[in-house]
Amino acid sequence: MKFASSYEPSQFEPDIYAAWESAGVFRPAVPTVPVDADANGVDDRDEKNARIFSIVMPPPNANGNLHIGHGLTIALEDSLTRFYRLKGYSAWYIPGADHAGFETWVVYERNLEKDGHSRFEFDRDTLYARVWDFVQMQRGNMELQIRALGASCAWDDLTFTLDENVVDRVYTTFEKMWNDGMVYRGEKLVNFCPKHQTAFADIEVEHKDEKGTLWSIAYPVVDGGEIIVSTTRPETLFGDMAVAVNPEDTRYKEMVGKMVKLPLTEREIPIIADEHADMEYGTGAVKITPAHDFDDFEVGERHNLERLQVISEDGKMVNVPEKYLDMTPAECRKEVLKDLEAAGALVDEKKIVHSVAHCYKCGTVLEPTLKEQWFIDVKRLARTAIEHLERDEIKFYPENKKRVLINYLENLKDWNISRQIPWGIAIPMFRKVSLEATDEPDWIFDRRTNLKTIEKSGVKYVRDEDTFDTWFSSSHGPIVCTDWSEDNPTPYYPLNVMETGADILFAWVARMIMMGLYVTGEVPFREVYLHGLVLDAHGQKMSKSKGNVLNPMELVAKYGSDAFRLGILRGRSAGMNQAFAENSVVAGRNLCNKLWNIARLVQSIVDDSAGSTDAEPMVAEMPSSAENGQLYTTDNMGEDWICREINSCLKQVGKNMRTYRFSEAVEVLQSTIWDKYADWFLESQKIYKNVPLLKVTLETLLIALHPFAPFVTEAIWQNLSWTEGMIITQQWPTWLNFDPMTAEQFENLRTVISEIRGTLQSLPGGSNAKKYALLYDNDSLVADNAMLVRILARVTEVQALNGAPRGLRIALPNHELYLDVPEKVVADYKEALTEKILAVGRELDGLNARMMNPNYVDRAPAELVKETRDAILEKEALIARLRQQFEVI
RNA sequence: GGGGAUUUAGCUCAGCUGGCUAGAGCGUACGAUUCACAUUCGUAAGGUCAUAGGUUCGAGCCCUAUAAUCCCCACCA
Repeated sequence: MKFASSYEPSQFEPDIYAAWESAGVFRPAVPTVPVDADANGVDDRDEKNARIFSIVMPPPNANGNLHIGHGLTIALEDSLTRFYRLKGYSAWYIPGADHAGFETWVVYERNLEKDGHSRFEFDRDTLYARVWDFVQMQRGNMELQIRALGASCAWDDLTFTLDENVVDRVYTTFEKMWNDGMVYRGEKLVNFCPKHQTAFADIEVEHKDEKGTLWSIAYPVVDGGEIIVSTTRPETLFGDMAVAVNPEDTRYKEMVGKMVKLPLTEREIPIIADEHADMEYGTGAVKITPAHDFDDFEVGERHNLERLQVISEDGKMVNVPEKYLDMTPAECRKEVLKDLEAAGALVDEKKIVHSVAHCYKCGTVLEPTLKEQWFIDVKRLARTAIEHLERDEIKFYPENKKRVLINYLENLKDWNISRQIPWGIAIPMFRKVSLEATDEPDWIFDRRTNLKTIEKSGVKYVRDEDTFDTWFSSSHGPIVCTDWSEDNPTPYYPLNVMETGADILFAWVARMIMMGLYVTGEVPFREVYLHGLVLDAHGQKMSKSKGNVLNPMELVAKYGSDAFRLGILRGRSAGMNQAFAENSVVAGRNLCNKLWNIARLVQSIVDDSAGSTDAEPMVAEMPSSAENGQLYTTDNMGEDWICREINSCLKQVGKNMRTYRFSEAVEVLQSTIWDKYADWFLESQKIYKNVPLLKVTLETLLIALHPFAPFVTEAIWQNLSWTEGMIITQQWPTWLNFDPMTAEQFENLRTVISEIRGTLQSLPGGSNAKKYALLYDNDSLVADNAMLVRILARVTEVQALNGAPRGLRIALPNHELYLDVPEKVVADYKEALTEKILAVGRELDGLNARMMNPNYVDRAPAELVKETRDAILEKEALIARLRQQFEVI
């Protein structure tokens, strides 16, 4: 016996994955080389019209471990890939690894600090080299975890986001943008993390509500009086360039245009009218510090105010009176408040809650800082993207995310792509340093970022030290992963589908669409499937601090990869944040074990039949394959029925996969395999053995489940005596032939058996119930299947009723069936019988009420009305018979 | 302030084009042990589909309003 009595995933999974990988089955059937590799104008590929399925793995952080979200991503993407591969598509699942600029940098810098070092001890190139080594060391780990999850991705084509072709492509795009005038260098206020010494894009900022204080400070007006301003940041007052009031504000109308004296200094600044000042808030007058506040920056632009920086990048006070120089902003605040109070200028303070921008990695409060950075003018990109989205060129799952995305694109502001960290793709821009070359532009584009300084036409240039925002390069994902190029496009671009987390719709999906359109003129993918967050069992976000984090690798080790995949797909739908608990993985594990034992039983029947008859070797030689129409005949009604149910299952799985309803695909497979195949068909096959059909149906179910549970299905496939090759490369099953009338009869038989079981169970002394016989009168269905009924319903005998009805009548319409129980038991059953009669009566009333409504009869479809009418007749007959029995008792 | 969701069994969720008695997994109760599987088998209980109106022969589904919960963006001197 090759099959152990339970399935042990760990005995099979590593070997199976290794076998797949070495057989090269993850590579797409149609070569991914360019359409015309030898450039002779002829399509080189064999199967031009082959159906293509391409999908890119959102590249996990190369230095990290996979978390539960990666587990979900891979379960979703790999089941799609395997499904389309089985369907005969040339399926290309392209893996990736992300250099994860800032994320990785933070980890690396933390390690440096632990060892007592600082980034400032090294130059940028040294740092880059050190991080490179660090990442290479870590990377294998992440890739092993992806393998453990069963991802059937083409490892040879893995794209690391610092690979040469990626950098090349990013530079090409950047150059194009530079030439198109979409890139500009601007001094703007950026979100700056004083700890990490880098700026962020708006999207990377995390806003948190915090308690703070709102101080009211009196600014003396030069020709008498004072104006009270409110601020949460008194230390920035040295950078104030104006005091603003609302133009509609009658309280301050006369003061507009006058000058005030900035407290603690000798400087005078004007009172200006600007809508930014909210009449309802504080005193209605607000100090304007263009160099340290985003709104004030804009006010300053409208009124041509100077920008005076008073906090330096390294967090020291600058351009302030001697006394405050070099203080940290916090120290300075204390001092300023003390001095204002002494001067009698501190009028009021109150506690407020306001939202404060934090670094999403270290939690440090971000300092709005004036910096020269590279910006991308996104208006054109966003507008083009919106046009294509509105033309429905990309289908979204869930649908509503398209509207959300358009709404975001409509309000998108220019994108800061400069990062002041060494780990990343160097920005290919060089600044002129030869002062005498006045005619030359200040900045030039050049790809030679391996050099710090270059010379061009005798002019010296030095490289900008900054690196690109990671999203700038990762927005090229679909292009670089498929090796798309201008002169040799690939049929794998656009991707069939982009699957990723709903949380990076803006950061990544939006940018891929903009970039894809800008570079290729085509949307980068036809469909987008967005998954939500995986929450803990109570619907809470998983976090280290809460201690509710589930590690996918631990679950895989404990229950197997398939169990994890089945478990995490269950109960999940597009875009929703949904709970996940270990017990769903347990359910997945149980299904795997069930399938294993199903195979074990089928194999034992096959083995037995091979040993006992001469004709069997012929059966054993029959090829197992798609042309199964000729391989079997159906000899009893359960066989027609299971064919019908399996066909219906295949149909639903196909439909669910095309509409990304993974959970429902798994559900229908589970109920077909377990509730139908095992509980009814296999039970009936313990009596009637149809070996060719057993083989075909088992193969069909194995293939259909393979996308979701790749390991156990392959393990079984390898263990069965008659199957050949690998299941991963089989063809999706074709329809099974069956007789629909016979199949429906078996459905009736199931109803009969279930009702008998239910009646037996409700009898007093349930464990004794199996002592009774079943009597039938004029019931060919039961008569013809007497043996099956006896075994499945667990009655002692199934006999024709001779003479007058006796025993307990089974409450089924159109069947005259009795349990041969003693009078006493029938009497005990009286109460239950009353209940049954009442229940049927209620159903009948409902149906009658419907028929009494003339509008229903007139307007509802005729078919529906007929069904109702038939149901009434059935129920009436049933009630009559039950009443009759009641009378007898 | 702008945008997007959610509310169905004890829990987590399905329910697609409005149509028969609203489903699943887990949990619960009762029963079952040689003969593929106790990671099992059988049976059952459990629902005012958030609330109130409306449309319709018919509403969990469509429309209007209300309530609660959540997410994103912007703002918060």
